[in-house]
Amino acid sequence: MIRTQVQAPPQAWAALLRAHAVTTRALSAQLVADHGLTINDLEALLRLSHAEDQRMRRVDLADALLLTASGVTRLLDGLESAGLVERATCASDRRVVYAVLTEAGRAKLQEASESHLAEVQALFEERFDEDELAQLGELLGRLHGGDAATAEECTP
Amino acid sequence: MIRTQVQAPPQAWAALLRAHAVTTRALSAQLVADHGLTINDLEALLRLSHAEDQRMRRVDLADALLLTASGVTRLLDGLESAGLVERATCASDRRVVYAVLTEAGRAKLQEASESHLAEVQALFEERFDEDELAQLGELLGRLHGGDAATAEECTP
DNA sequence: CCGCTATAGTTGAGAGCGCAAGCAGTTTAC
DNA sequence: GTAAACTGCTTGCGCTCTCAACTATAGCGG
Repeated sequence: MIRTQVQAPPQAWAALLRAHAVTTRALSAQLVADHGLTINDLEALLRLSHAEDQRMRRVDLADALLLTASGVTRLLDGLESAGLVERATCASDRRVVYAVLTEAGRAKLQEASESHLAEVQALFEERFDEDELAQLGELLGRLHGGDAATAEECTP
Repeated sequence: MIRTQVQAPPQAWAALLRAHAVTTRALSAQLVADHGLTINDLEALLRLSHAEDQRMRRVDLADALLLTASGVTRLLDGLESAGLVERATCASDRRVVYAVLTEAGRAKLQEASESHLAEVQALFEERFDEDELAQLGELLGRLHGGDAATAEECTP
């Protein structure tokens, strides 16, 4: 019998997969249970809150969240029906639909962020010191080519 | 109006999410297109190939792949109907069902590993030198508590 | 002005996976 | 020896997300 020996892929790749699975599972479950938001929901609210006028085009949001256009549509469907986000059209380009953070959305974000941030920090700062944290961020950051996403503005 | 300022979560966490999304997307799509296997399919075959007698209990496989029991059931459903894996029962404990790598499974693994490994390596070794790679692996490895999964044996 | 191509967004089908519930079979406690 | 608790596995349902197909603008070259 031929012993076909196949090596394991680089340890870093396996570690990345595992790290993502483990941390996401832990953090996401908590977030859903406590506030009824997924990680991406929260990320979306967060992005919107930082955006000018608290609104973004759906395409830009998709870019930011690493989702496809359809993914964003569905995600916003949820946030919209929960009243956390509203749609707004753009006068100068009738194709675009903005997602706008509502007052309720801001409140929800505020509330959910607190506990979520605490958990994220617990998870990370318990295991890494400041230098390591920075280094980890830097290394992981290299994995996607230097794509600087500049959000488009719809000048009215 | 109250400007509710919410900080972004630690950069490392965001970077981890993005890194996973980006790399997985790239590698997985290729893998599916070329060989009809998902990352987890491949990982499962790989684990089995390294296991004693090329077989594992489903529970242990779930553990190794960071899936739930039901996830493994479905995953193996696929591999089974593709003929890459077979089931075998355990004489001493009739609850357990083994997943056994078939000859076809070994061949498939061999074939798929080659291109997949090449891609993984391209992705990583293009961006990191050896030290960084090791460090990345070490850091990410810390994210799941020291759970040493020892695969159970079913002594016949 | 009329196609042509590119872009923003939506929708239907389907994959992958977790959760909760359920069923065998095994172990423990009395 | 039997009831209670536990374990391995499967199944129904729901969620998120992608892909492919489609609509509606926008902007260009002739």
